[in-house]
Amino acid sequence: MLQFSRKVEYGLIALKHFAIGPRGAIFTAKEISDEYNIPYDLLAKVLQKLARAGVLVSLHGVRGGYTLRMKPEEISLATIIDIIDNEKPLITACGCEDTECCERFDICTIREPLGKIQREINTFFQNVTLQKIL
Amino acid sequence: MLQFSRKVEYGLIALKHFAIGPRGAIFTAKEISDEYNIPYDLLAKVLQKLARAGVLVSLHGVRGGYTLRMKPEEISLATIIDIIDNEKPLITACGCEDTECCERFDICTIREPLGKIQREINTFFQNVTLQKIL
DNA sequence: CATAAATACGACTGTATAAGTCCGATTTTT
DNA sequence: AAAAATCGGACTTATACAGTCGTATTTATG
Ligand code: SF4
Ligand code: SF4
Repeated sequence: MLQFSRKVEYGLIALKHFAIGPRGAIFTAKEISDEYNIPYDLLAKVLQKLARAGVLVSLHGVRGGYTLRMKPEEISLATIIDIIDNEKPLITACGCEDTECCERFDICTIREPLGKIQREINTFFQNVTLQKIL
Repeated sequence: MLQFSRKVEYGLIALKHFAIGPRGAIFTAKEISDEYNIPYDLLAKVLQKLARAGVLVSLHGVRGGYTLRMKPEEISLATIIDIIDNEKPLITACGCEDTECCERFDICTIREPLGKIQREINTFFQNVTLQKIL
């Protein structure tokens, strides 16, 4: 169905929670997982990735949690997908560079045209910011 | 990675083969599977679906095969995905209609905004015709 | 300084879906 | 009659995703 992974959805829900909350507010993974009925362990990992990538700030220890580092209008959907799923939001063509990845590589007639579509979608996702999802 | 299924890729490769070949030319599933190194059984099913949906014409028996029924400029990527994967090319939001499908349905804060994105992508795919992939 | 509350992170398991295979039936030309 | 093709259901396998678990680390607070 060409849909986002749950991790990305969880990340978006969390990021939106930060974005619509008081500026600079701190929320823990548990609070968010409770509020939105998201598996705690899974959400925790997602938030960790976002923190490592600099989208969130993580605060260790008691009364710790996460808070938004980047501004909602600076965070693109493309970036979020890249961080959480470790990959560019390719919609179409393969990321193949050689016949190692796909035995059809040499004779494939759709790689180039799909690549063009891919770039267009990519641009689209880069222009969809968290701000626009609020 | 939000990529197309292999079936869709196979379908596209085959459709492009018809589109760039002589007008009205007949090709068998075997010919195409050989030429592009695609598993025969799998490709056969894809072509069958495209035939059932009216994109191709199927000709039974000896010297049979498939030929293009619709014009390349009339076949959209959205249609192809719909036919082959039995679903709309949703890129984003859930197809959920109720809490049956997702326990977060009531409290989900991203369903609406993602739905908007979904419609934009859908429109985009509707405007990408086979003609544009040649 | 002990405890509790939180993040951090790797390893593991389970599950759903996609990919691929196989078998037999039907159609049609020669 | 035989061969070449589509048709279609059932089946198996492979892979990626979702989710779980255990343990270590950090830090505020009484
Ligand atoms: S078939 Fe073409 S587009 Fe698909 S993975 Fe292979 S080379 Fe890439
Ligand atoms: S979390 Fe929201 S968008 Fe995702 S499946 Fe559930 S209701 Fe749909």
